Amino acid sequence: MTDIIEAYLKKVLKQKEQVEIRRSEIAELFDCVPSQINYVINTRFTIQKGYLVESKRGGGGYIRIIKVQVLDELDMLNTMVEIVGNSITERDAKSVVQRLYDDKIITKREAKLMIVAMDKSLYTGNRVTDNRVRANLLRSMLVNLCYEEPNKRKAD
Amino acid sequence: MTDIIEAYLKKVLKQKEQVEIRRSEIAELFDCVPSQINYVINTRFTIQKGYLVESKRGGGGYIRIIKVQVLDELDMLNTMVEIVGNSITERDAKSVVQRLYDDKIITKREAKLMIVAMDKSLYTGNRVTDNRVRANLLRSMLVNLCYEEPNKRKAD
DNA sequence: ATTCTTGACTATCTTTGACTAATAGTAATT
DNA sequence: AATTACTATTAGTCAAAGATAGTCAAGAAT
Repeated sequence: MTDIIEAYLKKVLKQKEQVEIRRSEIAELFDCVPSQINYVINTRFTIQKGYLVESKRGGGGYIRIIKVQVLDELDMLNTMVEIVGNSITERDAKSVVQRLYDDKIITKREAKLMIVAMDKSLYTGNRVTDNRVRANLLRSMLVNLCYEEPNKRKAD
Repeated sequence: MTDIIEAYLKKVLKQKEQVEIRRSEIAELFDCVPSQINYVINTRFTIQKGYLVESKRGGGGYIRIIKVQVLDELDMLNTMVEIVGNSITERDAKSVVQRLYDDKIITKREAKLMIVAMDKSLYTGNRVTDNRVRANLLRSMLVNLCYEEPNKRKAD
């Protein structure tokens, strides 16, 4: 169900760069409880994945999902560094890398190298420590990409 | 039983590049406990044998087995994985990466990504812990370089 | 000795619904 | 006209229950 709603919203977002819904309408359309919509938004339309969400309650309330626009490669990388901050979960870190790949800032091989490095099982086992170390790693790699020549490889 | 399940999955993989199952369904189909499926996967569909496994838990969960192409550099990379072992210093780690680059197994960008990730300053500050985490990271990255996924043909 | 089978326990993701919070509309009061 | 109080209409939060898959170690089979 989550996947279906996600796909629906993404489909709309492919054509318009933002989508505005009424929570109860979408819930009815897919025959689920309204809070399911919040779940989809909280797990699939995060800032790490490049989305902003605004909403208003009460009469005429709405939920608006906006696809974040970035200027260029450098802007994207800087934005990502901010999002990473000094602590990040495995899931969010992987979302960030995936987004770089989707936007063709890194190659598939680079993305895979970075993604495996985000895996929880590689670290100390202390959640707080691990999230900090992961953020350090990811930030360093992102900053490093800022100084590199862009890829001039064939598309993959 | 293990052999039967292995044969079943391989038969499917002969026609498709990947197979996606629901663990409980297959367990029921062959009348075994669900964890048997994990055993089959862990012993028969390893990365060394050319298979990549992805999974998701919870509602709508799945296990996906993907056939991958093992690259020529496999031996070289396996040797390096052994050299890394379960603990490695920053200096030795960087040498390993440098060697990969000299041997043209990785690009310059990839090398730099890996090198920055080996830096002592990113870790916990505890030498023993750091060397272990660094080894974990480097090993995972090396293993990751051993194979290549087939081109996906999936509309999204 | 090694490989396989089993199941108890754990981890993660999704679904649901009761309760809470915010906003707009409306009617009564000043 | 402005304010207040109440009601209706949304959306948000959170925790429990449900649905999967993963791990691990003991025991069985080879």
